[in-house]
Amino acid sequence: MKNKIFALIDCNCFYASCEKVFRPDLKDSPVVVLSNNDGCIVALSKEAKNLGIKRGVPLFKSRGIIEKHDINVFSSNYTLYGDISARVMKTLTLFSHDIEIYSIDEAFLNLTDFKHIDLVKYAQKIKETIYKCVGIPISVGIGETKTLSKLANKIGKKYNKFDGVFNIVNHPAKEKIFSFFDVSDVWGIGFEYTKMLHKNNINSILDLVNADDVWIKKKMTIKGLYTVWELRGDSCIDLEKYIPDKKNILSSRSFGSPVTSKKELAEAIAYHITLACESLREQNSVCSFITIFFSTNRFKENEPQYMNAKTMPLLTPHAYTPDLINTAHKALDLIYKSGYKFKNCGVVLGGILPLSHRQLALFDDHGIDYKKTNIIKAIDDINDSYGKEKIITGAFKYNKSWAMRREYKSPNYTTNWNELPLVKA
DNA sequence: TCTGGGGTCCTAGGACCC
DNA sequence: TCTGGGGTCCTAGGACCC
Repeated sequence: MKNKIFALIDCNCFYASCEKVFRPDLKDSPVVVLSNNDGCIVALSKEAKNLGIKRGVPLFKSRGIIEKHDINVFSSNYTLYGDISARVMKTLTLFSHDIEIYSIDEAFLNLTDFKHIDLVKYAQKIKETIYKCVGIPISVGIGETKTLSKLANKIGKKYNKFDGVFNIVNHPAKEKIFSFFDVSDVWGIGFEYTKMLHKNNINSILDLVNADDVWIKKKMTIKGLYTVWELRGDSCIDLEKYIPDKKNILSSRSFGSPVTSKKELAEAIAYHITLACESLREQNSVCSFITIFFSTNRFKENEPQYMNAKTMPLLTPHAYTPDLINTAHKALDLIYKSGYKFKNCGVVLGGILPLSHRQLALFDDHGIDYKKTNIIKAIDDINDSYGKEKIITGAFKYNKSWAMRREYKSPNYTTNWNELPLVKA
């Protein structure tokens, strides 16, 4: 399809920007945000980037530079980021109802209907509005396809003179731009494909655009071919306007400190089942099998290593937390070995289908167990209204010995009455 | 001492069926 | 005992994304 226009809106350094919204004192200060368990640096403000800090590096390796420059460190606060993200997305719908929320900090807008107005001005208006209403800086890239809008966004962000907005639609210097950027800058070309393309002397985006279709399909599957077509201006990847149901739901986490007993591991697994089940019921689905897994710390080469996983089928697909915990604990009995220091564990709910589609087992005379359905619905309602984990199963405790570290967490400014920001006038 | 978590899609190959 | 083609379903592995 030709003649479409897409915009990709991307929140700049999203997590770090969220931490700054209610901390005006940090406006021009370096900020970094850590992964779960305060492990790695996953987001940095531009001031932190300028100091040479890198994304993905473990916190302990950056300690020196953090202390030297007095950098502000935050544990990740997904409650806050999720709420601010929702505000950004809602504000974006003022500018086009044709929107795909692509991730927590990105959205595609279909701007085809706006092709006769000054798109750069329109994008600047979007940017100003989001900053004014939500306090988050964004960049906007505009292109004939989603892939091109991603590239345009990267360009707008990279060069200060564009002020975060770049339009590549019918750009007179498109070929020059393509020859300037590397294939790795393209959405959909990751580390492995970059290596492969470079080896075959395809280095710039221009080389890729001029590559042979049959060869691309053979080497990079149909998806790679779509990427190339999109770079040529032919839109193959459409907006996904509704959020599809998840096909797998995973909950896993590293432990705050090593776990050495089966009891603790069983508690942690019960906790993950609880989380995963909540999100399963949220989409009105049931699962047909569950997988549990755990492992020791692979970075500790001198300690004994053991990792294992076990999948258990369910006779009748369901989403009832206590029964799933029982099944998970049976799986644990089958593969647990003592004498190890475990570092993480998790569960996957698979074979997910809508509640309405579930097949009952041949001899399952109850079909739907209304008592269980009502109990779990009541628990969900209470937890929704009064806050997470107000009612939990006895299979894990409130004071989780294995819980993750979050030493530097900011308040939930926007979602908890007790943590509202204070303004002194 | 300290190294994230949560997803999707595509393809090849094997098992099985008619 | 050996032979053929066509199809589906499932799974593992590999790639990608944020």
